[in-house]
This record gives sequence, structure tokens and C-alpha cells, in this order.
Amino acid sequence: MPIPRPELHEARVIAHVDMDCFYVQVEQRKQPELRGLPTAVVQYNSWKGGGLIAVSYEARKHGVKRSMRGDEAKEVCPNIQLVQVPVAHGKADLNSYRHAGSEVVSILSRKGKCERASIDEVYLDLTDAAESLLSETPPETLEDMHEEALKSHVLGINLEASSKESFVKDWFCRNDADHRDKLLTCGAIIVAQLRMDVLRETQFTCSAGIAHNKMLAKLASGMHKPAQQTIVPASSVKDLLASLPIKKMKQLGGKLGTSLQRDLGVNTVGDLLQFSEEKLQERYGVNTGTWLWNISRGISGDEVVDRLLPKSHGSGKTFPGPQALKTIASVNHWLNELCEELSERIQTDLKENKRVAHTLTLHARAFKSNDSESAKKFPSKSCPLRYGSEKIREDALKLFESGLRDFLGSRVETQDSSWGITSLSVSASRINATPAGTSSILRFFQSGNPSSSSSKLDQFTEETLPLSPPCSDNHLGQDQELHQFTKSTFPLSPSSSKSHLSQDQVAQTSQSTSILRFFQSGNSSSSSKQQSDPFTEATLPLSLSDSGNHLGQIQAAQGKQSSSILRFFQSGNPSCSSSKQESDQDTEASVSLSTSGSASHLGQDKVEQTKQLNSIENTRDSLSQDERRNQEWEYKPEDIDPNVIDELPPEIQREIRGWLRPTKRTNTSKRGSSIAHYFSPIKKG
DNA sequence: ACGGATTAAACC
DNA sequence: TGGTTTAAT
Repeated sequence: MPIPRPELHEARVIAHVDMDCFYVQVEQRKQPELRGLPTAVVQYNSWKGGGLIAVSYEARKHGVKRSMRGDEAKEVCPNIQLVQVPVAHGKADLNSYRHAGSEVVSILSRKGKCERASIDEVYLDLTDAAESLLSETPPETLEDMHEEALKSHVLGINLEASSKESFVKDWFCRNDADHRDKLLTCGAIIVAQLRMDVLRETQFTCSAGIAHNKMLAKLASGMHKPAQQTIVPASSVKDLLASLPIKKMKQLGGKLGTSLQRDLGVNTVGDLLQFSEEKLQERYGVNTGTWLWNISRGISGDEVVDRLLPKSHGSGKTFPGPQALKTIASVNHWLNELCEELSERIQTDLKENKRVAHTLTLHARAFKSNDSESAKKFPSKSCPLRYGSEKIREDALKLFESGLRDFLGSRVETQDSSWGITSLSVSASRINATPAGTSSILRFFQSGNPSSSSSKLDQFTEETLPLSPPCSDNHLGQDQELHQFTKSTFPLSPSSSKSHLSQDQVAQTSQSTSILRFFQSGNSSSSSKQQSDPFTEATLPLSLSDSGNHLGQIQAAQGKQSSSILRFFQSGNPSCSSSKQESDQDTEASVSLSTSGSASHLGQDKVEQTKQLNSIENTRDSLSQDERRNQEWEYKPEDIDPNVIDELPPEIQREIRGWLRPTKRTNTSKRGSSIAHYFSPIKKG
């Protein structure tokens, strides 16, 4: 019995799809009269015409480049059309581009595993689709090959002939083709179709690379732009890399690439071949060394991860030079703007994708004018994320103050204006999908608890948050709705009149809220009630409040049943019952329970997220443990405190434990791992 | 101290 | 783990 050759069985078909000057295309779709004209997208038009962040290909011909100023662009290309990025919260607002990006993702994810790599790029694993196509209708039998597929570039075969297309067709359809080449051909046909779908459905063009791994696909997608695709057959990899400047390689555009050039005299990827793996390891560490050795041979085992949504959200702004923020008041103002945007975005994420963010992080850059050693960096700070824009603001300000104290080194004069903030950002990370659909745990909380009446809940919610700031006037329509939701979600606060978050508070908040968030968001998707907007109207099964002067009402509002629920949460969670003084009381006093909104209200405009969520349910029942482990990052065991689970009824325990994966975190880093899956285009002995 | 605003991931 | 650094777009 001959052992099957691994290359044949493990040859993957990977595509990288890259939108052409994406922001420009988005603006041109909005203003079709700009189509065909040299166009660029700028932000902050006030200073020197603003900074360019996207440039159309017409404008590039005139020498306009990214990172030029609007004024410079006008000089080299006088009739360039400059479009400003929308502004909201006093800063650039990229939401329209994000939305356009997700339109594209929803189309590109139709044919296989799809990984959103950035706002305008995806990787696709088309192996299965290509194999199916090959076995059902192999290229050589195809009568009418799509024009777009025939326009593919194939590295290594065409020689700039005018009759290129016939060469490509011959290459596609030749009978003696390598199996892997046939797979790539099928991949190219599929990608061509996807690109046409994207164009038809969104009016956007894109370019693509088709190869056996991500690295090569990414390389290829940039080789013929715009609106073209490039195939990298295994046989052409060696020549391709031999002359490829090292800095063109992803991950080598920065310091590592520079070090390779300067320290090893490596100028092309091919130059790397002469170094042994050990040599590279000793200079750059095992992982990086092995990784370098591999990429120089076109080997890259990175898999396409099925992920259509971003892993974090951030909102930030720079305050260059004279604009640096020098008072707490001004920092507070901008923090509020940034937090407002962030809050809206995680709220939208929760509503549309049923995802919950767990960590709030503040980043800043700062200088000290008087201090001699001003080289110190402003430290990042993070804490558990509490939903609701005013909570976020409050926490972000505390994080900032804490960071500023560290930055200034325990000296007191914080309004000394001896410091300045040159950039500020807040971000939300550790975003977990919540289990969608009906499950016993959700049924348990809904049917088992009579105190869960939504009308009562709304009232409760409104009364609980009298301190919310007035809606800003420019919020209308949908924003209004969002704001309401914001106010009513997770109003947990560590009752902090203290000047900073202590470690204890942080830890406590983290543990005690995670379970609540879990149930809250899961619950909200599981009822079958018909409501116009279940999310805004009844979304508060469990809430904690810090509003001291409403304590009486809150206690009155919660029934007996809810207090028993409360007890087992608290007893199950050590950090809840431990040495908390005032915050402990707040916590105890304000938990209540409610029913949820409707189960199946997913907006139909969000096909991609639906697909992602559905895949969770499907895999739960049909996949093996191992397969689950790979996909089940969605379930995030961190959402559930193990101690709490013990207190739950047995059938609920079973269900929850089914979601939990064993603590993973193997020490295999991306680099140097999963050698078995490496595609090896270069024959060895 | 203008290449801005975001994202991701390795590393320690 | 949180926080820092690197890198890409």
C-alpha cells in the first residue's frame, strides 16, 4: 500500500482578495460623477489640504501618492478630486467604509472559509470548492470559460504575449497539468466568479491572488492591480522569490527586514536560502528563524481562519504639536467623544452580531516638557468593559488618570501643564459571540423566573439611570434608538467615587459581570415574542446598578425569585462575596432578572454575520470535540465563571460544559507551527 | 512634533 | 495576564 504523497492531499487553494483603492471606490459609488476622474480621499482638510489616505489609479498615474498632503496632490495633479472623510465626534468617521467592507465580505464568504484580514482584504480557503469543481467539471471540459478567469495572470507562463488569453486558456485546459495546477485553475475560476459577483452587487472592483498558501496569495494579489487576478503555480515560486526584495514580504517591511539587509546582507527572499535554519534561529530566535527559513522556500502553514468580523474596535485621535492636550478637562472632552463612538460601535456589534466585548483599553502618547528624561512612554491601561457610554467614559477617564500618574512618576502636579497628550485612543477587545438560538439555559431563565416582565424592566431601567447625560442634538433616528439601548444595557458599576480603579475592583468587576453578560446577551436572542424591536425594548435580564439614591426602588422592583438567583450567583462567585465594602452592597442590592426579546430578529441585511452565527449552532451538534475546539472560540469559557456553574441545575451544567473547551494555549506560536500542513513547492532530494 | 486611524499579533 | 512593540493598511 503506497503512502499517499502529502503534497497531493494537502495542497490547498488559497486566495487573497484586495479591494482597489477602497475608500475612493466607496466615495465614487456615493458620487458617481467622480468615477473615472483622478480622485483621492483626505481627512482633516484644514491643514495643507488634509492627508491622503486613498488614491485612485487615475491619480496615481499623475504621481499622486498616499501620505501626500492635499495641497501637494493638487500640485502634481491639478484636477484631482479630493473627497473628505466624514467627521463625527470631532474625528474621522470610518463607518461607511467599514460597512462597505462588510458588504464585500458577505459576498466573498460564499464559497469557502473566509478570513477578514482588514477593512478591505480577505483570505479565502477555496480548497474544497476547487476540488469539487475539479471532480465535477474539470477545466478541460469547460466549453465557455469565463472571460474574467481567462484574464488571469499566471506567473511563470505568459511572456507578455499579445495572445496572452489563449496561453492562459491552454494552461488552464492542458491535460498534462499537475494536480495542484488544476486545483489552482479551479480556484481562479471561482475567484473570478466571486469578483464578478462583488462588482455586480457592490460596484466595487478588487484584485486577487490565487496560490497554495496565504503568503503567496497575498504576494500575488498585489502584482496586477487594479481589477485583475494572478495565479502562482508551484513551479514558479522559486523564481518568484529569488528576485523578490526582502522588504516586499509581509512582516518584513519593518525592522526585521532592515536587520536582514543590514546584518545578513539579505536583499531578496532568495538570498535567505543560503542560511541554515539553525543560523537564522540563533540570530532571530527559534520561531522567527524557522519562519524565515520556511518563507524563503515559499512555505507557509498559516491557515485561513473563518472569521468575518473584527476582533476589536477602537476609536482614537492624534493631537499633533501645538494641538497637544494639556489639561485634564480637554482630555476629558476628547475621551468623551472617543468613548461615545466606541460605545456606539460595540452597541451595534452587540445588536447586529450578538457579540460582547470584555476589555476596555486606553492608549495615549504623551510628552513631558520640563522633565529631563522625557523618553518615557505613556502606559496603556485596561479594565473590564462595562456597557453604556457613560460607564465607558467614566472608566476611560480613570484609566487615563492612572496612566498619567504612572507617566508622571507619582509627582502630584497634574495640572502643571508640564505634560501634553499627542494621541488618545480607546478600544474594546476580547469580543465573544454569545450562543444564539434556543437552549435550555435560556429557557430556564425565561420560564423559571416570573419577575422577568419586560415592561417592568423598562421602567426599572429608566429609573435606574437618571444621571445619564442628555442626548447630543445631532443624534437622531437610529442613533436615538441606539442611545436608549446604551443606557439600558449592563448598568453595572463598581460604585466608584474613588479616584482610581483598584486591582480588587478590577478583578471583582471582571468576574461578577462576565456571567451576567453571558446570560444577558444570550437570553436576549432566545424568546419567541413578537416585538418591534426586542433589543431596545426588553434587554435587561440581569442588571446591576450603582445608583445609590435609587436603591429603594431597585430593591422593590426585584422579586423573590430574583433574589434566589442572586444568591447562587454570589455564593458561586468568590469575588462577589469577598471583602468589598460599598460596592459589595450595590452589587447585592441591584441584581434582577427579566425575559428577553425575540429570537429570530436578525436583520436580513447582515447575511454574513448570520452565517457566522449559524455556523456555531451547526458545528455544536455535528462536529467532533477537536473540531469544536477549533471553532469554538465563539463560546469563550471565560464568559462563565466555573464556580458559578457548579451552582446551576445539572442539565444546565451539562449544557454549559458542552460549550467550554479545555484550557488550550499550547506553546505553538504561529511561526514554526503546523509543519505538517506546509506546502512545499520545492522538491527536496 | 504630522503618515491618521485602525487592526492584529508576537513578545515578555 | 496586561502591557509593549511591531507591522500592515
